[in-house]
Amino acid sequence: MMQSEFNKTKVCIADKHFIHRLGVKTILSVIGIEPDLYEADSLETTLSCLSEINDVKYLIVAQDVLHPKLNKSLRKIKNQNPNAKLLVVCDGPCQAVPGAKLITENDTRQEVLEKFQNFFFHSEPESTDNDSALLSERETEVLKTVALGYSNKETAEKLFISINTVISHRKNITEKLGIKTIAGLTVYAVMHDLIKPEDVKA
Amino acid sequence: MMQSEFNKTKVCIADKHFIHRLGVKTILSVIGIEPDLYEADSLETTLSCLSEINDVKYLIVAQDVLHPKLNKSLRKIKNQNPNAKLLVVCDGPCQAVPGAKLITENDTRQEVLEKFQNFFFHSEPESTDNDSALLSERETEVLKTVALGYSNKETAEKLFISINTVISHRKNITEKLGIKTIAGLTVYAVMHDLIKPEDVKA
DNA sequence: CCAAAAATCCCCATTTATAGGGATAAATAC
DNA sequence: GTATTTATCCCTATAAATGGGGATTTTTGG
Repeated sequence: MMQSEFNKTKVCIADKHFIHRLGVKTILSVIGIEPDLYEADSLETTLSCLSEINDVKYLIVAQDVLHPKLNKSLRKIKNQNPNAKLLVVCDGPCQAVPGAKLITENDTRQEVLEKFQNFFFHSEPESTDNDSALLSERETEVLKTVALGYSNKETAEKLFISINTVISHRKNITEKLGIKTIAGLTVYAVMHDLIKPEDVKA
Repeated sequence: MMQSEFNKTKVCIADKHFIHRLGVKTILSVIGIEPDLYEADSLETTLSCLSEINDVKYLIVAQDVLHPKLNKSLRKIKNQNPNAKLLVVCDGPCQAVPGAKLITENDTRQEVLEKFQNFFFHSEPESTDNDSALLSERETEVLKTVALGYSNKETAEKLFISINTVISHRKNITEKLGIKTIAGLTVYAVMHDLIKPEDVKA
């Protein structure tokens, strides 16, 4: 059968949850693919899997394996395996991932199967996006501190500058990023791996 | 075989994600159970499933289907089906659920299979544990709106209440959660799947 | 039915944040 | 070597958040 080409192909499934990996594996057998299968249950095992095993062509990864270092991790993975195809299975809050196909929790059985088939049997090049680091070093420091939940005053004390300076930096940050809410800055900082969510002040 | 007793038993799988339901179904067949199977992909369909179909004995539910009304929903389910057994499959940050077995993303294949077997073949009463100070429905709404980057005033307008009420709710939220910064509330809301990070106001 | 919890609203005072408008010294870029 | 960005600081005024004290009505549980 046509799918036999996949019988030597290396596929890695990265999901912390055994049940979820099992679901993916079942789908693979449903659409008639029996590849060399590798499983990873963390970002670390995923990366070591990719580095130890050559030519992993298909990577099916749960977003929570990547989160919160999503973008950085994807860059790593893309660097290590430039020709790997990426399928991201989102659970709950998800964001589009450059150069990857997305399956969300809202996809029906039909949609999921179609996306899996497309993933394996079609190969359109994905778009690469613009990753801009437009903040200055000091602005980044201020952003980080504010996103961690510190007030302007506290940020000033932490960075040994006047509160006026903090406010100035924040004006620039707001203008450059187009983000004016603290909630938005926090999400931005977490998503860009500037802060760890568990470090955010209560 | 011994499992044949389950061939008439009614089991409901509630998970938004088709892949996850598929994983659960595969496990059932692995441990040799072929029950009357019902699937639900939301809290609503779960509840209607339970009310329309009598004697659903086993309910396997993803935590995200319940959240954020977790405890309330569980109470509802327990009320409607007092003798139903509950297996909660957590994904990501999870909290203990009174009267239910828990499967977490850290469980290995072995542990998952054992827990499923225990779930179906043994019936110890579950321990009820400390009900961590959870937020009321309205408080959750306020938390979500604030975490999305809306000011108290905007939140009041969105929820059709006075700003004083918003402030009152926020006081309760701060007290219950021990989180006083907007950054912290945002992280909490994202981590508990109350909001999607991409929805946070810039 | 009664007690507790939840949801709604109000006042006051203080602290922070935001939105304008600026300025100056030092480093970077072209 | 001049132009630009960066980092620092200041002022004013308004808007918003916080912390403290309340109150009332409705819902919910036992």
